Amino acid sequence: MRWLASWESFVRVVEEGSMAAAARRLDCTRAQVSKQVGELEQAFGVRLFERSTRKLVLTPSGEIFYRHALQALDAVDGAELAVRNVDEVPRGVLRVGASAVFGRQCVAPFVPRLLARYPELECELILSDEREDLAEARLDLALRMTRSPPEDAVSRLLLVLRRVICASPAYLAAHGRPQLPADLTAHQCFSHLLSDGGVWRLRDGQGDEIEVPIHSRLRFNDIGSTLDAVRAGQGIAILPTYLCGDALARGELETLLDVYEPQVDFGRNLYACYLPGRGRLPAVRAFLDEFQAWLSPEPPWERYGRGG
Amino acid sequence: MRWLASWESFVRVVEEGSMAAAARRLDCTRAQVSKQVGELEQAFGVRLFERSTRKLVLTPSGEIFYRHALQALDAVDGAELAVRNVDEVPRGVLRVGASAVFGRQCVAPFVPRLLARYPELECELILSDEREDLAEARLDLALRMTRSPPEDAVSRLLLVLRRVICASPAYLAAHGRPQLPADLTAHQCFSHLLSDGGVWRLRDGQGDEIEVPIHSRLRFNDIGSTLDAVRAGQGIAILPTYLCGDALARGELETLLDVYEPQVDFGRNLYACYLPGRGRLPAVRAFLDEFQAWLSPEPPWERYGRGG
DNA sequence: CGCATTTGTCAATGATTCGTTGACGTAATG
DNA sequence: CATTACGTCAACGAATCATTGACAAATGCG
Repeated sequence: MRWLASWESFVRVVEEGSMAAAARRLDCTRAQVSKQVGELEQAFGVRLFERSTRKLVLTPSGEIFYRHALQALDAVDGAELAVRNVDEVPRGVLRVGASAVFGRQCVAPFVPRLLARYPELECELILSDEREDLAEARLDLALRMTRSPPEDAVSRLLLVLRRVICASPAYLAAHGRPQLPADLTAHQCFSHLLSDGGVWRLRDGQGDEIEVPIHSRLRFNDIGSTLDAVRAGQGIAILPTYLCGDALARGELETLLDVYEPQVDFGRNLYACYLPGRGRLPAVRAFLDEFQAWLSPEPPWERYGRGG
Repeated sequence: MRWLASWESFVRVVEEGSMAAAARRLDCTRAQVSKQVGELEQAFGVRLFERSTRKLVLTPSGEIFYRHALQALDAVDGAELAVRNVDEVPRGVLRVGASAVFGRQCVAPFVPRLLARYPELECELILSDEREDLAEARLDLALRMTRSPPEDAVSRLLLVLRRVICASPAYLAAHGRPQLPADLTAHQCFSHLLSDGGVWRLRDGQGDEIEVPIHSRLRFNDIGSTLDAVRAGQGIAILPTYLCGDALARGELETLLDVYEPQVDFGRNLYACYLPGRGRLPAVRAFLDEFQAWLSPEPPWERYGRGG
């Protein structure tokens, strides 16, 4: 039995809804597909499809296998692509989208390294806080912080971002250091207009979430400005470490309430998103590989600024 | 051509260093392996091995394909395991080996969570600093910090461990805070009998490695004792964060020379090792999945103790 | 309800693929 | 220099695979 071909047949049956339709799509016979699926079931010792009705329904085992099979076939395809494209030098213009602050802070410093590595590559970095459509914006790749990456795109989790509560030493000296989340209510805490709606949600080490209503007389929709205000000693804020890591390292800022992990609506995940065909482009693959290498084992902004 | 079988042959050739050795290991003929690799090369249109010398050397394409092939084969194996074991509840006794300190500090606190999740599972945690043979010690799974996991076992990288240079605030107040690696020579630095031989190797942010001869009048082969001595203000040591993270969080210890990353002989990698058949056991898979989830996105001992 | 079409399965069979054998040339080793 | 090991190739038998045709059951349509 051609093992992987059987997996592909099985996956196709699930997608097409019947063996006959899958056979048509695969340009082979119903008998072949039926036999391949039957042999998979025999090999695994489980039923993949219910047989009590003509309407094909996956069994629980079938569902599990379907998901794993997709992943495995994707890995196989990726391997084939990688080896076939190894001699293709990334060239041309790569259009990368990112949010304004993250783009300026993290992607922009990275891109020169990429371009140094691939002399025939050019890059257009499109910074925007709007979730523009990848096709409409003609983006080859978008870096998104979100809980729900675009459904028409391939999304690859690159990194889990960290956020910390921080203030300047001067502010803390003048106003005292909050010891508990509730203490924050007595402090000037900057609100993110776009995300927290005046309530900070902090998760403690046990996974419990504490909500702290905060008030601030100064509110920003640009976290770069929030950073500036915090550094100026005007208050406390939740900031991503990619933004404030340097200031922390230099001692310009200090973190507080470290046991608590700030939660934000759009979550902690940084995704690389690209339209299905774009994954083949050497430039996209080079960007992803180099960017991930750059982020490993931890991002540059986390590599410094460590301490007790 | 049996596609995946060819991939497996190719991977085996890389691992064994020759087609003849791979054929022996695969219990087939040199001609089969040679043909399979040749057909891969034909299919991909690239050379995977250099042919100019009998000594097998991977081409750049071969290296890329090797890494992707491993991943793909692992995904395929994972799919097969997942579908075969879908109905199997982890039960029985799982014997896990780990080093003494890491086991007590990290694995022991984790195991109750695993057992709570799987009521029919029992666990024997075998702590030892000796690299006992998995078969002889009847271990289902061993957690190893090493550069060279056992060759007869499947080894899965779980985590990159961090080590920091630290001392108590009292020690630093009394003796001053080293600003450069060379300053360490004037300090009481605890040596690891088993690893550093009296020389600390520190890597700076540019990847350069600095060697610092240190001396200590007190030497340990047990890093738990080293921790105790450091906390008692007796000196400076390199300690893994899984051991000293709590003390750092409580302010009992402080890190220093944070820009430098300590290097140790056995490296930074934590592997889960198991004999080839054991990977199928539901208990082993449950342990690995739960342990990795527990470690994600970062281990508990790194989740605290953050700051500038 | 009856009929036509579609679907899924099975056995038989021819087509295709695969692994081995034996030979050969080359490299490495003692 | 002799021997052993290795990698490759062609030929061939063994093994596997896909199709065909038949059959029963389900579905859709008039």
